[in-house]
Amino acid sequence: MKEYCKFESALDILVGKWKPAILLQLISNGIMRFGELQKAIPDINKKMLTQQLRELEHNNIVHREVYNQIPPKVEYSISEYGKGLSTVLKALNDWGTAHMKHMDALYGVDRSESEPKG
Amino acid sequence: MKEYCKFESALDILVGKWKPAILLQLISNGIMRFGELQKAIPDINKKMLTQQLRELEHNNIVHREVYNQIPPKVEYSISEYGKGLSTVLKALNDWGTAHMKHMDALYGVDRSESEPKG
DNA sequence: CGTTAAGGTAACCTTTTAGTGACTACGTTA
DNA sequence: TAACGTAGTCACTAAAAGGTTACCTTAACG
Repeated sequence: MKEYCKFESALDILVGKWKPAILLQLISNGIMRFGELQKAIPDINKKMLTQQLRELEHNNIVHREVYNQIPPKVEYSISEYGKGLSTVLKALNDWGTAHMKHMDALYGVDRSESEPKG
Repeated sequence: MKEYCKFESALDILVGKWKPAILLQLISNGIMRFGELQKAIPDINKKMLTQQLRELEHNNIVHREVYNQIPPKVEYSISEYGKGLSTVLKALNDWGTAHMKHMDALYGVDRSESEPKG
């Protein structure tokens, strides 16, 4: 039963308020510029976008391509290595979809209001 | 490519500093009392243990069985529904294990020191 | 000479999470 | 009568995560 002992390290690279949104954008759209990501994720600000992208880059999930020109141009995309996440994301997504239904059945449609936090 | 859009909701129920540890204990050991969990996870405190267990219970992942006796006895276990998480946890674990090796290869063994955060 | 463009960074502030220590209930044992 | 044991809660503090605003760079455009 000790076969799950490393799942925390996978979780680590996925947590962060905006990482799911960023990954979704890059998976859906392929190569995107900084500004495009910013427009696609309306409530994010530059600092957070930069920060989350840097973390994903550090984990080798996204690739950052800098064009040395003025004004600057920087492109982001899912790296080859990062594409290996798709299995995990799929598993999470499938379970998550089912779980939302399960929660609806238990508590009714308004899930977010009934969660105990803090 | 929109097949990943719900993975965030799965992530939500897994995040929390102590949830991986708690799930691991309950998966490995089956039924456990509050005090046993506390001993098994040395650095957790009662408040956090209670809180994280309550969240897992709310999401129907763990079952809480109260015995009406003095001193109190409360047992926790993974619910039948919660066992459905195993596929996800396995996927996360497998990827996480590989990712740790990948990071070692990129940055050397001392991963934790080289992560950019904040 | 002033403005715009893109992709940031630095200093600072707010909100959310996590952690601490004291306290409670109540039947049993010493 | 006092202390023990279990499973908590409460009020409070500390730390981490997230957010805001101002500012930087440098070429080109008017």
